[in-house]
Amino acid sequence: MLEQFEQVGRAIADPSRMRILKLLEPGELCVCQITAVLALAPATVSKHLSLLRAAGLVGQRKAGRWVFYRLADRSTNPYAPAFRTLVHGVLGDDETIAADRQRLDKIKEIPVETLCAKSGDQIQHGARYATPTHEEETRHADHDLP
Amino acid sequence: MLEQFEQVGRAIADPSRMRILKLLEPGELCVCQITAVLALAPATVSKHLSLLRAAGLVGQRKAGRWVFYRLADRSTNPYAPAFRTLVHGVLGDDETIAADRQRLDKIKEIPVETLCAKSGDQIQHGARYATPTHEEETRHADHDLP
DNA sequence: TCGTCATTTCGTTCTATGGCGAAATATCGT
DNA sequence: ACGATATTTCGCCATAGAACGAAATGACGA
Repeated sequence: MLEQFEQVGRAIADPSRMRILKLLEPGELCVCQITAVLALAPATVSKHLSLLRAAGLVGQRKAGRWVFYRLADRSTNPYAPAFRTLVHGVLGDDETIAADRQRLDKIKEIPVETLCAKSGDQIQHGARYATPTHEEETRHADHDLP
Repeated sequence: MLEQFEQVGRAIADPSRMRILKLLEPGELCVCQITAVLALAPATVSKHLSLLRAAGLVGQRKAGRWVFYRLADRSTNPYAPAFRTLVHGVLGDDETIAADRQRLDKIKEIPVETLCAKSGDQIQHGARYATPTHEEETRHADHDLP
């Protein structure tokens, strides 16, 4: 149990991961969108996301080529809910978080297909990203690493 | 602000420090008592304690040769209270924590003067540790490292 | 004043972690 | 089937952190 607590604790004790969690509050995001906001390498973001997922803080939905992450509703880790509540109630007025949100608003105007390859230079208006074709909840039963 | 949050987050994201925090719930403890329960080197425990103090999670009271630590009531770090609440509500039934508490009960029977040098071999009964002579709240104004 | 002893600080070692680029994986469009 | 592309995995580097022993600090008692 201490280990599980520690796992969630370490998950939130990193600025990049906190930025991701706060970024996801309004709703799910594609990996490339998160990558664009944080301005980190895709590999780095992916690693953070899988860590957050292992800690039970976020969930995953695969839609074709893209993977959407969202704040977890339920999780295997018994301590995740308490941390999610704590995180939700905090840092609403942090400047980094605020700046991320503004950048996200800009990025949401770009359709997902356009976003990734161009690494977020251009901004188009009024566009909506495509509704994914086959939604499927990605389960991943237990996963404390070997 | 994100940094302050991270500071408290990292502080609790370590098993030794969580054990210390849970150990302090019934009341203040001398460093040597904590050391005896955790079975770690004094230097290690001291470092953990100063980290917890810097994060605003515990407070200090010097009584002669000894230093007593307790859960902080107020703190400079705005995120400490939320984390304290979270920590308090959790791990009450963890086996490590429970074992620590049992060991603590044994150790509390040893007067503080007897405890440290003997590294906790012997157990005496009915003893209370001495009431410290001059109580003084140890302030330590600001302390994000230089 | 001097030794003793609790605590802290310093320096070192080892492991864990964040970051990246490159290669692997999976999926879509043609 | 093939190429393009989003994501993940792998291998690597640099830094942070947990642990210890030894030395420094501070306080008590003789």
